[in-house]
Amino acid sequence: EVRWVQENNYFFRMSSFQEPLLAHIEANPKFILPESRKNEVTSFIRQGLRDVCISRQNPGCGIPVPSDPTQVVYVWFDALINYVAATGWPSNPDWRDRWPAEVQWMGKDILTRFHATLWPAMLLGCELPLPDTLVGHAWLLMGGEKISKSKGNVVAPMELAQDLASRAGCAPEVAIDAVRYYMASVMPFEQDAMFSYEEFDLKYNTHLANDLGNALNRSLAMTHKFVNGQIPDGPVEEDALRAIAAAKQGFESSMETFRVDQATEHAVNVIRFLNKYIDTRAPWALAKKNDPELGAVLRSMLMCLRTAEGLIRPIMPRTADAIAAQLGMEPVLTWDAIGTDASLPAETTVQQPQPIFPRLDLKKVEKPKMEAPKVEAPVAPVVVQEPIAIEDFLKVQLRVARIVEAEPVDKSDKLMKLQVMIGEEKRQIVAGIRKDYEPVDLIGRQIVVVYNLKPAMLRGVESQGMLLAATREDGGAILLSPESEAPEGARVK
RNA sequence: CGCGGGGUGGAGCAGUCUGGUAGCUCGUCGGGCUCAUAACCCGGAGGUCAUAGGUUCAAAUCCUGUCCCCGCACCCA
Repeated sequence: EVRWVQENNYFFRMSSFQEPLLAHIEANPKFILPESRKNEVTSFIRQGLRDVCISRQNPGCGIPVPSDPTQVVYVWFDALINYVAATGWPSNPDWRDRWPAEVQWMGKDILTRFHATLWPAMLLGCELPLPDTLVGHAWLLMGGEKISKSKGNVVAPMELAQDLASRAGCAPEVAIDAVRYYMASVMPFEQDAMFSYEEFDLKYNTHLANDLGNALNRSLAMTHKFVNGQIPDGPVEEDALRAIAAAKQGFESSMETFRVDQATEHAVNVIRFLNKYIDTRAPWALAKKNDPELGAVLRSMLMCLRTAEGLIRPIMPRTADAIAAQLGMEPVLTWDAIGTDASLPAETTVQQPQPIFPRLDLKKVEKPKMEAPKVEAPVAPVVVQEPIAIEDFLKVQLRVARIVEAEPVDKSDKLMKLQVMIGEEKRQIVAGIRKDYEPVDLIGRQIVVVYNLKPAMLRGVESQGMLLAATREDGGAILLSPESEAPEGARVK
């Protein structure tokens, strides 16, 4: 039910910040990233910023406006203030140590209207400094669709991790790292990216088990086999030093431009290099002929692992710890120490290798995955409610109706407006079946509708009931119809 | 003309701003190695870069037209 209401509210004079905002964006190329988002924000502001209503008549919840308890603060206005209020501003002088933020990181959907316009305008209004950078990253889609709680196509990270832990047999905290690794490696920046269970498993197996885990394993095994588990002294080979420097440098510059995905790639590149290097230098062959280069090769290998440990730490902290532990040393915790000779003390005895990431047997799990079982998990508790009594069911009046008219609803790609006859009575029903049915498929057809449903406005069109349809796997609709022609308006039970 | 994003080997993507050998991960085929988690390394096959035209010595990249796909209720932040 839609009612027109009128109330007096407080407004924020956003219009007066239009030019200052544009000037700031112009003068600070890194203020809004990525580039495409910046363009979007700029054109949004150029269309003209309207003053924003920042309070509501007190509905009994919300934060009261300090000078006027009959009003509460508009939720977004309130939320944005938290960014700076959390620093202690304005009463605690320490706030200056914590503000402005170097970067504020959010999804692209809340950048334009809020973080890149209202928020900086509020700060300007208070004469507070603006954050250096606002990043509006792209989305991680699920099967090509935006992930949303209402659609239920949500992937719960902890469940994903627990599931992985049980299937792969890795430690729970390592499985959490695997989820973090996946997220970091696909972190969508400019373009939306897609999540899939297949890709998740694949990345786990190839990047983590085959590349990283196995590289650690074989390196430690060789150290034990050929030099009694003691890290050799001496220089790291030129190739390895180059690869290490390149990874470190690439990681750093990617992070500075907020490309977490690329930074992750650079971190993993040390391991890719390591696997090639091992193959090229063939330490087992050097060992066989007592080649004096063996020590340098092994040391180079271990240095690559030590470097990887340092680089992946922000992404996979527990895995980094596990690598350090197997190397028999304390974690590398500073950026400058990564890749240095000092970080890899010679004669340290490395541990016996223990697989961190046991391989998944992908063939076994292929089948259930195709059905995307986890999509339904979060939905299930909602659907499977307590059994209801027959009286409850009888409250719902289902009746047979005949569609007499059908037309798409303007400006909606999902909704179809139907005129139906329920016995003698004509009703209008709006249904989300436009993707699955054409008007010609519908007219004349008998369907089942909920007769006593409260009317609702959908896209500005009144719907006086609801039709019944089965839901396909892809979310599409399959209409329910009487198996044979039923009397007009017949009750359904 | 509502706004925005996209169409690159079988899959998913990078490259497009700053024209000049079309790159990566996976799959596939063949080979290598034996230190390792049936893993690792090398090589091959496979691409009209949606499409039509234009600019240019040169276009995936710049310009114009066309076709196709996706997102834009609420909740949450």
